[in-house]
Amino acid sequence: MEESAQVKVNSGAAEQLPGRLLSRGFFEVSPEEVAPRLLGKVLAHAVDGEVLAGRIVEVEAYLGPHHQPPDPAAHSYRGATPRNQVLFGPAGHAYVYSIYGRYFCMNISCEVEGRAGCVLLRALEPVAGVEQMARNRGLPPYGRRPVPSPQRVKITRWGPRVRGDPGLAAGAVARELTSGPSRLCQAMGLTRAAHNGCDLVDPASLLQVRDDGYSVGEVLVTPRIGIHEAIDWPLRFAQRGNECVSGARNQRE
DNA sequence: AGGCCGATCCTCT
DNA sequence: GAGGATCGGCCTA
Repeated sequence: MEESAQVKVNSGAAEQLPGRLLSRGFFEVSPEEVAPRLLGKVLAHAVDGEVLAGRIVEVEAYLGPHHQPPDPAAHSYRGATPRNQVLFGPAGHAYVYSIYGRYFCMNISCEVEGRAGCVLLRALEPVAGVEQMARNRGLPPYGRRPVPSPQRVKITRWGPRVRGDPGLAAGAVARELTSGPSRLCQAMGLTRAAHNGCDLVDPASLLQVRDDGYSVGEVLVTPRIGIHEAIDWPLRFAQRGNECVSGARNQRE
């Protein structure tokens, strides 16, 4: 076992989290099944006495090497390595890896222990801790970046807020906070060092996936983004029409 | 020991 | 729409 971040709740932070924790069994099946069911669930991170949370609106499934045919785009394709070993462990754990030297992406492990497979989180709709997310992303009014203005759509529709959450920071836009696999990690404050291996269905965990009863409407199914193998497999799932889904061009069927 | 490259993001044209 | 940043991990020799 290499590093396995087990950050535990030491305050009453977990009690503030919306909804209920998912069960391990939810994740102990094929990523193809888990991915669409994950839409609408809430990723919640208790950090520095505050809760950052976002509703999952876009995901991709990556299949384990036991699958026929095997998925050449998956990190688990060539078997377990120090980097990807979380994928071969028990379901419901965070697999956080670094990419391009500067970013992180977060997946959730699926299948029973011994079998790999995961769901990549590609976009969230901010639900709580939005001002801190803006700071984490270096966006106005906290950052210095001048505000250019490609199509900025203010989010007007919010999910349940955590008590005391001030809402979206003026100048920042929900899309820019969590619309993209690395953007959402940055906004949520997720890193490989701190969160790889974190158990997302442990009530004592600082990082959890929860169900607050929200149900997504129509689900958009498309090929996965940014890969070079198995480019036409329909394993990307998104909430149709949600402004926080990444890339306007990616909204097509 | 060295080379290659990525499940990305941002900026500029 | 294209290219650069930037580095850990994995593969080959």
